[in-house]
This record gives sequence, C-alpha cells and structure tokens, in this order.
Amino acid sequence: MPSAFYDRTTDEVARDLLGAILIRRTADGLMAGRIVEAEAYGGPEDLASHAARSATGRARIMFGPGGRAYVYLIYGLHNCLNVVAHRPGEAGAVLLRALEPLVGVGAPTNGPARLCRALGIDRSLNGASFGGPALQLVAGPVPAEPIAIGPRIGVAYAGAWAERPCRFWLEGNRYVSVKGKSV
DNA sequence: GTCCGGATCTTT
DNA sequence: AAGATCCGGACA
Repeated sequence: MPSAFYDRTTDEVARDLLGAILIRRTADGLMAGRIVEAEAYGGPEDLASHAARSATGRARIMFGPGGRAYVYLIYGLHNCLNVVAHRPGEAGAVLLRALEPLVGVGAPTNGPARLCRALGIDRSLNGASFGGPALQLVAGPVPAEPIAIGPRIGVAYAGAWAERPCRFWLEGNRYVSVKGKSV
C-alpha cells in the first residue's frame, strides 16, 4: 500500500483494509491472508482506544506515522496486531481481527489473538513497517461480499464510544470472528 | 511502591 | 462460567 493510504481517517482505512492481503515472512517461509474483519481505534477522544489513556507508553506509536505495526499483549497472554493509520497530526490504529487464509497458514485466524499466533506475530514486531521484510500489506481484489458495519467487540466499558460503529467485516464470510448485524 | 482492569481464548 | 497471566496507568 502507498503511504498515503494510511494518512486518512482511521475509519476509512479500516474499511478499505477489508479485502487487502497481509503477507508475513519468517525464516520458515511465507504466509498470506485476506483481511475480512477490522476495527478502528481513534485518538485521545476515543475512550475505547489505548490512545485515550495517554500519549506515552505503549500507545505512543499510535501517534506516529501510519503504515507501521502496533503489537500489544492483552490479558497477559495474547498478542494483537494493529495497523497505525490516522489523518496527519492525529492518532489511531486499526485492529486486525480476522483473516481468510490464502497461503501457508496452518492455524485458525478468526480472532485477533489467533491471527497473531497463526502468523507468528508478537511484540518483537512492534513498530515494524507494513512495507518491510517481515510484514507487508498489498491491495487485493475488490471483495465480492458486502461490507458490514457495527459496534466494536469487548469495549462495553467505553460509554457512548462502545456503541460507535467502528467495526467493519465482510458479510457472510466464514472467517469473521464474531457474528453481528450491520447497522 | 501497590492495585486494578483489560481491543482474548481455552477449558470446564 | 472461570482461569490463565502481564502490562500500563492511576493513585499514594
């Protein structure tokens, strides 16, 4: 993806990542999958976003240039992979929640933690470019499935922001992690 | 320094 | 329905 792809609102980028291809290269070879589910997390105003806690610490990378990976540990044991993306001067990242396996994927990729485990992604990749040797994002065919939009998963604590429709998925795709109805 | 709560998944 | 298990942020 060209760098300008990431310099738009986080919502737009999350939507447009549906159908894109994520490529992961390791010493063991190449894996690839098609993104079928993603969530947008905004800047300090978004109470569900790590960027709302503070601009320092692990979320600092969300304030930096787009097109890089934000990988963090959740619940003490699971990794989650995000794509930093936001308008210039703002902050935000897109959580990749599910892939449709294409090449070399030998484990389930429905769910953010499973996706990371299947692709061998952990915090050592935090800050890596999506145009680099380990991770790459490239455009895919325009999805045949309609795009569905709904509230994000697991953010009930975030008040009004919990309702906000920032989750995007490909309707009917079997690899989507959580069923939901589009708004 | 302590304390607490998670953008989850697996097992019971 | 609960447990695993660790980090960042909030307080003192």
